[in-house]
Amino acid sequence: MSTAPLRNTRQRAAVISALADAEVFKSSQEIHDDLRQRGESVGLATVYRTLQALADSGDVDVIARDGETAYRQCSPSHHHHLVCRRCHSTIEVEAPDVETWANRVASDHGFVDVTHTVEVYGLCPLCARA
Amino acid sequence: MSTAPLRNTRQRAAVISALADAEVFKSSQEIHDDLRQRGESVGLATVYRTLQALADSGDVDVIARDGETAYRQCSPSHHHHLVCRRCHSTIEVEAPDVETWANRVASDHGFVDVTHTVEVYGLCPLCARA
DNA sequence: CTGGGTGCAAACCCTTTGCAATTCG
DNA sequence: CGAATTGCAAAGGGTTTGCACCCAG
Repeated sequence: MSTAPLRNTRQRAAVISALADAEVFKSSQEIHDDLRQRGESVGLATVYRTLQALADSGDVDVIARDGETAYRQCSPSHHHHLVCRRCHSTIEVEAPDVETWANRVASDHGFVDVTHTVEVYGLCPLCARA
Repeated sequence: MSTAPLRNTRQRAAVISALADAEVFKSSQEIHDDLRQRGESVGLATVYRTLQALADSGDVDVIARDGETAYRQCSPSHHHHLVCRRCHSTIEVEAPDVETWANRVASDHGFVDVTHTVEVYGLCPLCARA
């Protein structure tokens, strides 16, 4: 369990930068496209590998969107998301009660090593008008 | 928006039956395997199509498990799941507080047409001992 | 009869992986 | 220099689809 050795490559920096600019969750392929459009082209496989690594180290948030995995740079504290199902705009929300509820429910049934996923979907004010 | 016309075929009945017997969430492929083992073989594509249809009509619960979609016949009322991440055993749980929280959070931000997903994962008592 | 359902295989999509060439440190 | 990283293209896993055949209504 040694600290993973990570190199500073142009590609890694590019992916992190693209992620920093993104306001919404983006899939590996979307990041790949974004990079290509700004001329900072990076191999698709590398984008996948980099985003996975970032997610593993907990530096970015992950969300399962239909059949694909999307990533986003978020605040470091534990939180959940309110996502517009149309434009994908995202708002971070906290849910202290939900945390306690999840833990209680789990321990009530003898479950250990508990995690949970909570996502709220809806139409944001802008999209709701359309 | 007319009621979808559904025929009663051997295959459809077989899938529904397999699902009824399942105690845990099962993927299309798992259902397909189950059916083959009991001699009630059904084409894989048909299993996919049938499960999708059942999910669309709200007759079964859906869960996203890593890269695949799993289905389960559940109680008709709204509820969430406590799932063992090892053996996939599942317990239905209610979360009235979570429902209200989700709705409040959403309306606070002007979101409408709100839905939410809540899943709690952990190791069940049996798997925790291993 | 006749249109929806089925089965097979090919097609798809997202993701992972093998491996040689490249580059950070 | 040596090991980690990259890129490409091929492979993989899950799911969808085209299309000819079949069967419930």
